[in-house]
This record gives sequence, structure tokens and C-alpha cells, in this order.
Amino acid sequence: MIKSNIKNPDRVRMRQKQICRGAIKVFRKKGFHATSMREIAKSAQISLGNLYDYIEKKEDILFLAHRDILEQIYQAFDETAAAFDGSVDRLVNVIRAIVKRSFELRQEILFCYTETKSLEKKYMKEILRKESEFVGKIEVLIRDGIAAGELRCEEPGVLANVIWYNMTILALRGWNILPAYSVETFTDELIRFTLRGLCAREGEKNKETRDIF
Amino acid sequence: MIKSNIKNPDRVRMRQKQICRGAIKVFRKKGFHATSMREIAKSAQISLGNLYDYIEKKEDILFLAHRDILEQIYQAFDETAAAFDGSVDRLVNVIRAIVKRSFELRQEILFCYTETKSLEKKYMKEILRKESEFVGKIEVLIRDGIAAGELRCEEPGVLANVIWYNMTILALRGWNILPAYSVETFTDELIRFTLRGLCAREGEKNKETRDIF
Amino acid sequence: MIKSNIKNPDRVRMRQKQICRGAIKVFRKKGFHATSMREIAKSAQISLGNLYDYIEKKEDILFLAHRDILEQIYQAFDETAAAFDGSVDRLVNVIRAIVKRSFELRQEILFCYTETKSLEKKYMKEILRKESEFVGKIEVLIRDGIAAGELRCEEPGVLANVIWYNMTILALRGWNILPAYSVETFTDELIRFTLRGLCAREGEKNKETRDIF
Amino acid sequence: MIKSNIKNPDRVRMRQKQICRGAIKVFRKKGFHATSMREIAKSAQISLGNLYDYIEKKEDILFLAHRDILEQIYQAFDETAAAFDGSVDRLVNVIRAIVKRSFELRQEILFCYTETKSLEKKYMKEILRKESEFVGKIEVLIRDGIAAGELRCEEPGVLANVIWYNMTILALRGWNILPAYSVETFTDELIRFTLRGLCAREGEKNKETRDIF
DNA sequence: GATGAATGAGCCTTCATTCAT
DNA sequence: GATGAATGAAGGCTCATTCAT
Repeated sequence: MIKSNIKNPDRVRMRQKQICRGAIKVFRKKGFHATSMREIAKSAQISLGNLYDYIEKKEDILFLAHRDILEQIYQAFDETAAAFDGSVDRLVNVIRAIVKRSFELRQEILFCYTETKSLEKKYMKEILRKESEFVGKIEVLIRDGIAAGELRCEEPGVLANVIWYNMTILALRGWNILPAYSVETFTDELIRFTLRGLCAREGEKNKETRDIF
Repeated sequence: MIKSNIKNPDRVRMRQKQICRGAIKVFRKKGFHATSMREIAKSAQISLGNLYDYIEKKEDILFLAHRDILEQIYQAFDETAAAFDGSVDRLVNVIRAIVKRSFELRQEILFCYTETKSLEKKYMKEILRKESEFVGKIEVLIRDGIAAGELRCEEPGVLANVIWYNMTILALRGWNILPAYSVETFTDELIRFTLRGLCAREGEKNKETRDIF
Repeated sequence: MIKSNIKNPDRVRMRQKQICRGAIKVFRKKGFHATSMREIAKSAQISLGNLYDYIEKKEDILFLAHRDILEQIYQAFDETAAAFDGSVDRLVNVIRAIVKRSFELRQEILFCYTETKSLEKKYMKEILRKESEFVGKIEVLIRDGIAAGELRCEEPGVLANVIWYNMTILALRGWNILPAYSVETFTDELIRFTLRGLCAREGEKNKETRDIF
Repeated sequence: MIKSNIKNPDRVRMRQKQICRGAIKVFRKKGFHATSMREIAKSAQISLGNLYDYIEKKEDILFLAHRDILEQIYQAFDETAAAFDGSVDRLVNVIRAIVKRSFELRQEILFCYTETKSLEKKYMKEILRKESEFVGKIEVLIRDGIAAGELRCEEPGVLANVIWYNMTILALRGWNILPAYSVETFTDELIRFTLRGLCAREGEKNKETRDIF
């Protein structure tokens, strides 16, 4: 995807990972613009010149970082969704997993939110397409829940966006929530709010759901 | 608040407004970092030298812009809250008003989200304190609703944050919502979701609430 | 012609002259590519930042230098041509004057020859157009001489180019000529060669011409 | 001449030829400075590391290229001079041959003129010595012509330089000549101008010379 | 001998900020 | 108070050259 002077593709993959991990370490604290290529190189333990053998321009690293961070979120999604049956159970556990992961990666997520705008068109498109795909997966869960008679709402597409958005709230607004509430308290309340918002039937059999009400 | 060489405080206020309005015009399109002081000066129709008589450093303008933009949101809140009786009606209409205003100011809001991190501690604190205050007002509305027996939830403080956060969703995720749904459809669904999430009783008498269910 | 941030056009002219004179001083020794902007700034006694207020990019200085140097040649041409009557006398004295000036400016001329290729299209065109204009003036002198029955040749346009080219020979090949011959000896022989090449009648009355044969 | 790590001198010669031919291909278009070692290596179909086994530094390639290009001119000289008897015939045909060759190699010649200055002292000397040698050969032709009573001039050494210089004019000033005149028209006029400049007697017997007058 | 990855000095350019008028 | 010219530190990026395999 990203242009590189290096022939060996395995090395390219390995080095790009190394670069992006090193970059993220600095981006978390200073953001993209405030971080110089020299700092990135140092943090990634690669020389400045060599760094430019694996990328074309600074912005490429922004994309690599973005992709890497979001991938970790998406992975949490897919792993969790695969581990549960039933759309409501899946939804509940996905929320729980992603809120948790988002909290762990709160600085990284914040970074993504604040720096997406700096991505060039081409990269922006790819990032947004991927994100859109996962919002779509939430929508499918909702629709499945509705089909199963376990959920009810008018616009699943709208709520999928809202729900997805809410899962990352700790990254953006943790400063106002976490001093007062634990991650667990927050998560439970968010799940409750979401299920009620989706008119989840209290009587259903999912353990998770039952416990939380 | 911001240091200035100029004696006349009225002139200072006037000029700072002029500067911040000029700055916002450019910030919307290019963000804070990508905008040079020259551009700000030009957009604000003030000379570069004179500009520095009313602020100390570029970051000061970021703060002025931030404050100005958020003020517009807060104003919508206060005006709407004042126009309605009953906590649920207030809540519903505040959501409606702020979603609308956030949509109008979506570029500005996005700017605030993405550039808050560049604020220095001192300014950041003031901005966050103010925002926290308004989340508090939401919480009061919820608690009032609960007290009136019209709402029910476990953690009003948590949900106040979530609800506030959701009101600005169009600025951050409009790209994935607006191509598919109108602002009105979105708003209605968000309000419905929120009311259900708060276990609002369908039978209550507020016109807004009744209509939407 | 060249973009500048500075408002006062007199100052722009003055500073651009200063810049280009400072630049030429370094260019003569090191050429264009090998000279850094820092060196140019230092040689022109202007700060690096301020330098960029008067030009847009390094190449602009190359153009300024080019123009300045060639202007000095052209000036010698026009002054000399104006000082003499009769096309042959004019031609002879123009050769003498320009060979002399080219010798004085030999490093600068050499610089022009070796760095023209680095000029961007737009500038190149302007430089070449001007040069072409002066070759045209030589051609006119030849044609006038022919019309007056004092010269004879088949292709005045071709020879105008050759003659013009020969006037700058000391700049490009002085290394092989000047160790063995004085500028005067060279000039006299070149003029003789040229007049004979143009079949100038020995019997004519121009003093210059008579002396040299 | 040029330092190399490789033992086998045949291999060195072969590789250096390969390198210089590859380099010239790129130099013609981009010049010396603008061409990177990577590009040279690619154009010469040799790896970057291996390239440095046959040269010491980039400048060495400049010398190799220079020598290779000029050799082609010198070859044209020697071949032509050998093919004709009589100094004037030789002179005329050498001019014709070298003008032709210079036109074919105009980009390369231009390259030599514009990049000589980048040669380091040691190489510069060798290049200039060789060139001087050929100017000397022209001078000999003139002196022979004078001795044979076929030519006349005061300073054969000066005119030898001028004549040599004029043979490469198409490379440096073709832009102003070739749009208007064919190479043949130019060559004929240059020869005529030169012969007249040397007071060649019209009545002599050389075929070439007779035809052209 | 050959390959290509690695190094780091140095270049052009921008821009926040100061200062003379 | 206002203007706009001046300063110089710092940033992204390139590229000649070296080195490990």
C-alpha cells in the first residue's frame, strides 16, 4: 500500500510495524503535528534516512498509526462477536469489550479522533470505509435483534452510529467521567442505557442482559 | 484574562472578538496548526504587529476561538432550557436545539474537538470546567425527571455525559450519518433512544415526548 | 515579476538587487546548486527569513542573477551602438566593448552559461527571448552593412549568432587563450577574423577598421 | 586512473564503461547534480554497492562521462583529418564533421560545458589538457595552410580557439539557430565565414572549398 | 564480487515572534 | 496604537556513501 524503496516485503512489513509503533508512542503524547520526524525515528529506533526508505512522507506514518490503532479496536469487535451467540448477547459483549479496549487505548483513540483530519484524501477514505464497515456490523446486530423480536427501534442505522460512537466516549470524555465513576460502573450504565434505548425485552434469556437489568 | 499591551479594556475586548472571529473563519478550513499568524491577521483584518498587542501567543487565539464557539452552544442550551417547563420537556428540547446548533457549527465543533489538546493547561482547565458545568445541568435535568417520576436510571451522572456527548455526534460522525439520514430523522431517533434509555414513561403529558414515541 | 510579501515596491527592488548581487558573489565561485540559501543570505547581508520575503524560491534568485548579469552585457551593447555611426564601425566597437565586458564578467558569464539549464521554463523563456533580441540587433548591423555595400555574406542570421557567440568566448575558453595572448591581441584578431569573414572592404573609411587591417 | 577495489583490470574497464554510459543517459536529461547515485546505478544496471567498487565518489563518474563524450568528438576529428590531404581541405572537413557530431551529441556537449566546473582540479586538468591538444591540432592546420600560401592570418593560436569553439555552437545556441536554419545551411555558412576569416584564396584547388564559395 | 539496507549531514523553506518607525 | 519588515530556530526530506551479508 505504501511506497517503499526496500525490496524484501517481509522486511517492509516488519519495519513499518516498528515505525508505526514507535510513532504512536510519541503521537500519544504530542500529537502528529508537534512530533518531528527525528523524534519518530528515534522512538522507532531507526535512522532518519532509513525511515524514509519505508515511507514516502510523514503523513504515511499517520495512516500507519491510524490503521494500527483502529485494527486493535476492530479485532476486539470480531473476537467478541465470534465468541457469543444471539445478537443481543453479541451486542452487549461487544460494547463491553470495546469500551474496555477503548479505555486501554484512550490516548491512541483520542489521537485518531484529533488527527484524522490531517490524513490525505486517499488514506482518509480507506480509514472511514473501514470504520463504516464496523458501524454496519452493529446495524446488522440490531436488525437481527429486531428480527428475533428481542429489540425494537425505528432507525437501526442511526442508532448503530450512536452506539458505536458511545463506545469510544471514554477516550474523548474520560476526563469528565473517570474522576467520578469506575470504568465498570460506566460500562454497565452505558449497556443498560443502550438496551433500554433499543427496547430490549427484560424477560429474555441472555445471561449478560439479565444480570445487568 | 489574556495579557494585552493595550490600556483601554473595551478596545481590547472588541479587538479580541475581531481576532477570534477572523481566526475561526480560517481554522474551520485549515485547523489550528496549519493556519499561520499571517493568515489569521489577514482574515481578522488587523496587522500582524497590532495583533500581538492584543494577544501574547498563537495559543491565546486558540483559546479565544474555543471559548467563542462553545459559548454559542451554551447559549443554545440556556435559551432552550429557559423556554420550557418540566425536566423531560427541557431535556428533549435541549437535545433538539443543540443537535441543530451543533450541526450548523459542525466544522467549528470538529475544530474544538481536534484542537483542544493544543491548549495549554491553564486554558484547557477553563474550557473543561465550563463544559463540565453544562454536563452538570443535564444531570440536574435527569435527576429532576427521576424525582418527578418521569424518568428512571441508575447513574444520572454517567448518562448526562453520554447524552451531552451524543448531541455533538453530527460534527464528528456526520460523514457516516448524513449521507443516509436527514438531520431531523437523526434527531428524532436520538431523542427516542435517549428517552427510552432513561425509561421515560410513555404516558406522560409532555407534547414533545408524546409526539415522538 | 517575482512574488514578494513586502508591500513597498521600492524596497522590494532595492532588496532584490542586494540579494542578487550578494548571490552572484557566491555563485561565481560555487555555482548555483552548490550554494546554499544560508550562504546567499549571508553574502547578501540579509537574514534567511527576510530573504524569503523577497523571493519565493531559490530558483528566483537564479533568475535575478541571470538577468542582472546579462543586463550588464546588453548595456555595453546599447551604449556602444549608440556611440558610433555606420554599421561596420558599430559592429567593430560592439565586439570590442562586449569582449571587454565579457572578460571582466567572465566568471559571471560562465555562471550564466552553466546554470541557464536550471532555470524554470517561465524564466528560461524570458532570458532567451532577451538574448535572441540582441542577436537580432547584430543581424541588423550586418544587413545594414550589406545594404551599404560594406559587407557581404550569404546568411546574416547565422553569422549574427556566431559573432554573438564569439564575443563571450573568453568566459568559456579563456583558460586556453589568456595564458598565451592578451585580451587586446585576442580582440584585435577576433575583429579581423570577423570582418574578413564578412568580406568587409579594406578600403572603407572607418578608422577602427582601417587601423586593424 | 580511477581507484577501484576490484583486482581484474579488464572487468574494471568494462564496468566503468557500463557505468559511464548509463550515467550519460541520465545526465543528458537531468544534469549531474540533479541525478542521484541511485538513478545512475539503475540506469547502468548495477547495484549501488557494486557501483562503489568501481569508483570512489560521484565526481568520478562525471569525469568518466566527460572523457567518454569528448572522446567521441576527438575521434571524429582524427578520422576526418586522416581522410583528407591538404590543410585547408582537412580544416574544412574537420569543421563539417565535428559540427555534425556536435549536433548529434548536442545534449552531451551541453552537459560537458555546464558541468565541467564541477570536476575536481585533477580531472579538470586532464580534460582541459586533452582539449588544448586538439585546439593545437587546429592551429597546426592553420599554420600549414599559411605555410602553403593558402591561408593568411596574424594569430593562428587565437583563431584556432575561435574555430574550435564555433564547432560546438549548435550545442550551446542551437535553440536560437535551429528553429530558423538547417544544420547544413549553418555548416556551410560557418565554413565560408571561417575560410574568409582566414583569407583563404578562392582560386585554390580544394574541391570542398571551391564548392562553398 | 555483488547486493541492498542503513546512516546522518545538510538542504530548502516556513513561521511565530519581535522591533523600528 | 498601528504597521509591516526582520529574525532565526526548526521542520520535512534527500542523497552520497558505507557496511553487513
